[in-house]
Amino acid sequence: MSSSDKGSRRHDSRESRDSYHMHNSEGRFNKESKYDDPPHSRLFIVCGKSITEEDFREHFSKYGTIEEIWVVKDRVTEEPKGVTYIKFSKTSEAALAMEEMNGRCIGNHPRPLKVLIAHSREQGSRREINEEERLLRLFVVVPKTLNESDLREHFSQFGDIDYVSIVRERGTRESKGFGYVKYHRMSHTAKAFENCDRSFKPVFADPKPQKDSKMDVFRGNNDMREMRNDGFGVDSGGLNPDGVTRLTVIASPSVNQDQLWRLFDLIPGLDYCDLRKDRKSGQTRGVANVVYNNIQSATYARDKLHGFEYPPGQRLIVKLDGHSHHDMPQCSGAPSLALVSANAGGGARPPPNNIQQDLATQLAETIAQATSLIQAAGLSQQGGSSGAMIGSPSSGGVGETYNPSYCSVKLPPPQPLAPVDSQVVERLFIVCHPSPPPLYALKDVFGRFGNLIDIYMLNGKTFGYAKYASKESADKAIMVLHGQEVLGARMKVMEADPHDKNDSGRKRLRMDDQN
DNA sequence: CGACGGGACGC
DNA sequence: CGACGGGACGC
Repeated sequence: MSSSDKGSRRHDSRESRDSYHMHNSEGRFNKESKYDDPPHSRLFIVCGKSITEEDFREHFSKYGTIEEIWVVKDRVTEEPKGVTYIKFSKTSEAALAMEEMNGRCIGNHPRPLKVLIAHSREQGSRREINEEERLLRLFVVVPKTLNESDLREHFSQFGDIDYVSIVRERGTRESKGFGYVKYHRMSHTAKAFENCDRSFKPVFADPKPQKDSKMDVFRGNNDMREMRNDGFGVDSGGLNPDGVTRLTVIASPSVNQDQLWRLFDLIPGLDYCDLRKDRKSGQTRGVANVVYNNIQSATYARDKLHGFEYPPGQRLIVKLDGHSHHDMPQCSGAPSLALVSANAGGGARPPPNNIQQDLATQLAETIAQATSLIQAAGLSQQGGSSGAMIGSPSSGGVGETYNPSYCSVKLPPPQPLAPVDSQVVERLFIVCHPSPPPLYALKDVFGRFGNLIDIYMLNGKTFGYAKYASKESADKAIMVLHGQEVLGARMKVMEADPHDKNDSGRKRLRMDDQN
């Protein structure tokens, strides 16, 4: 019975995985979690080849509930490879077993065991920087009123703390509402992970140095869809033949020039972005020429944006001009692109690293905003009688078209959002009846007065807040939008009362310890 | 009528 | 050094 009760280990997932944030496209992760649920509960053991499953069971079952022991054997010869996986039901059990058994010998087998927490199947044997710290440190959400001593006080019951930290605003030292707790031993971290007050929402912290923020924007943000590379050509791994700075982009016709310009302008060095509608084989689509003033930016744009769904379901095709064809305005085969080999000169200036985080943030915002426009256009046309599909040529000027089924009042064209770290000059209180429209629509509508920093609705409530970096923009939004409708929801829009930052939002901790 | 989210690290 | 199989819901 090497694989005991698999069925029962599908225990219920953590309490606060809010389904709100987890609709579709999680398929890939389920596969992994099947082997690593709860996280880091599987051991990877390097050992003498003669050790049997029963040897392992005898020496490891004292640390907890073993769900499976798998002694890896060669597929053809069936000879043991000296590697075993042991799946525990809890992270802390695996951690304790590792701490106790690593380096020990069992039975009369001479070779000491090497006992590690297994990597994900995806990661395999790849080395990871900061490996130890990853399993010793928790990321926790904390009430803003909580200080480091409070945090330490709660978490010290689970073991010896290396440090606790709360991340604070640089200037004001105000808590940002999250922090880290680090222990010296993984079993302590795991105990805290399992037993701390659930309002901390603990997770094992990511290692701090992120090698590449590249795709971060596409993960964890629900407005995004995952960027894939299948379908169109091969991933050329960042190569850029002949110093090409010009790209050809094929986009859904629902994307307009302004949206496309904003998207590609997030990468520094954009010289030119020209979109035209193109009819090929009965289909309309947008074809754009995009030129950067340096090779690195062009390559970077191709790597980032090729295959990206913008809007969701509409994949961009981004090619470096001249990559596969040269100087041919038309090519045989389907996508006959304007492939004008060009080199707009310019210095070899790579996108600086420090902009990458901003890039990620802005990219997410810009895409969300553009997506809202496109989806709104789509919804409005569904509502109408024309039967036209999203992206019919008539929707080219989405920005300025008065569209009563989207919003009951004529709106200014879309504006970029203000930087996330802008100073909040005015906050609006928004109430929607009977229920709030999708956030992307609100974001678009309230964004059109410029200088919108952020807008959110409270979960399950009919009200929310919009933060502006400019009083003029905020006041205009009130004047134009109060009493109007967005996608059938009537809105009240008024200045928000100042947020009382004191105890009102304080969360209670149940300081009960459960082991 | 209605009133306050999520969260990823400054040295 | 040392990284991934076999079997397969349960009404």
